[in-house]
Amino acid sequence: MPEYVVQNIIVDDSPVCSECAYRNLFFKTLQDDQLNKISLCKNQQTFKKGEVICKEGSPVTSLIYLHKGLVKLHVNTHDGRSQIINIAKPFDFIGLMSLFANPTYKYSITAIEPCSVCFIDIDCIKHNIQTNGNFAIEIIEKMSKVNEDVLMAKFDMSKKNLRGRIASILVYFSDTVYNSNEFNLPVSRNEIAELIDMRTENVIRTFSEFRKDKIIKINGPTIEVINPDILRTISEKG
Amino acid sequence: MPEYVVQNIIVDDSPVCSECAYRNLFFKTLQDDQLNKISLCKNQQTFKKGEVICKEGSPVTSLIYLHKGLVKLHVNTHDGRSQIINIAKPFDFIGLMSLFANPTYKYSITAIEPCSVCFIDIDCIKHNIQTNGNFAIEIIEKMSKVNEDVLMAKFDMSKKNLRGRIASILVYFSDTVYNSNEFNLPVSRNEIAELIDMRTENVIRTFSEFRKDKIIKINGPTIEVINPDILRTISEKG
DNA sequence: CGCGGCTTTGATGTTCATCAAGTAAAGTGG
DNA sequence: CCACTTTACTTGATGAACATCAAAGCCGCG
Repeated sequence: MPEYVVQNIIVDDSPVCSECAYRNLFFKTLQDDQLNKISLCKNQQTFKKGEVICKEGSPVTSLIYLHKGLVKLHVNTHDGRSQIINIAKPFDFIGLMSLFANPTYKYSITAIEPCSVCFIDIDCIKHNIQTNGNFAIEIIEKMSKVNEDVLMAKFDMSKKNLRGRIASILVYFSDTVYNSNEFNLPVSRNEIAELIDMRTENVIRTFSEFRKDKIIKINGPTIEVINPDILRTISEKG
Repeated sequence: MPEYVVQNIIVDDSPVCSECAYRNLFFKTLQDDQLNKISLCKNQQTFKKGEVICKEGSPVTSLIYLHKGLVKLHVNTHDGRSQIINIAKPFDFIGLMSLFANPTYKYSITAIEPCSVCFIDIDCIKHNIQTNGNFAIEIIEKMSKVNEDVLMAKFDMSKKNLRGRIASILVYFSDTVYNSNEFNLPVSRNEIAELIDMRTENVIRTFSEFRKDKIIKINGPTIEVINPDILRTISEKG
């Protein structure tokens, strides 16, 4: 299985902030001494698949970012069901979306693969925003981007039919997350259903159709995309 | 017809920034002299119904906010159709959403009622963010809130059926926008369809059903909500 | 007056949800 | 390690909700 590749930077496990791959993407306006101060109020943890990283309704005390792994952002609906807002990979700034909007999280974050996560105290971040104008701009730009991406993804999804939605999820995993035509599906059929706003049975049916149409192969948890071009076409036209 | 009422502040037409109702909601961390500098790089304009305030794809040069009137944020789909992201009223910070995310607008903004709009040069705003930490925090919080509201609105809408969607739109106009059970519908049936992601015919059908069920009265462009309680129930349960 | 756009209603078709029932896989406790 | 339970997956049949197609009425405007 391939490693995560994000913008050609291989994600490492360095515990030192100043050497963290995030630095160049997010904290580049901070000097070493400022970064070291942030180091002091950060807290790095690992999570197993299925473990809850933060829970809907709990107080927002940290800027969370995903160092390594894969997570889902999800909300529970009134009728006991779950709805997945987004599946996020490293560098997706998972906690940024409602960091400053609310005192409590509007959604839960759960690991769907083993994760390494950094929590940085929110007051520490706020202090840096207030005292470092460039950092403020950087945060704002990142936040805007994250929000817009999520919104546009939802928008695009709502325009597609069942086949188009399934295809776009498969393209997402193969192109954006794993960068490979063969990968272990990290989510259940039911979770895919929650993500694309359809029912489990129809997710399965469409998988079977794609298999019969020789677009994908399914070997237990492994998906192999045989015909990426058709998949992309279905994803776009569907 | 009622005036716009937003958080009990009647929107006036004052051209002086320091007396603008927005000041207390948004620019309260700015001193008079800072605000006066902003005054110098602002530009207030009026738009008639149907006029385009900003166009998808054009460069983002200003923070746009709606002083008076009603606008729609919309995108054009590949197949020539239009999709409405949001209908915004004064104080909704219409241009904030993708202000810092992109060099060009991802959506168009069009007046659906006569509007008074303020454009503030983006470099001017950026300068204030960089030099005034509290202003930076204020902008960030506002942005988060706007984004979250739009996202949650879309989320809630996607869970409702046809009747629920129509009901929620009517509740939105009567409770949030016009604060009255009687109002002139500022959008066509087709525009409502674009907003709730259904077809024009079904919007009309549902309007007719609500009329037959004595929930609303329709007199030309005027809608009167006869039974607000049932409407709210349909909006929530649908 | 008549043209074009918006609205309305009815008939028909598609897509997807729901229900049902059965199989495979993965834990669980003796 | 094996019976037992549970959870995920799979397939088919049926129905409901909404889209699409068609046709006609209304209304403002040149």
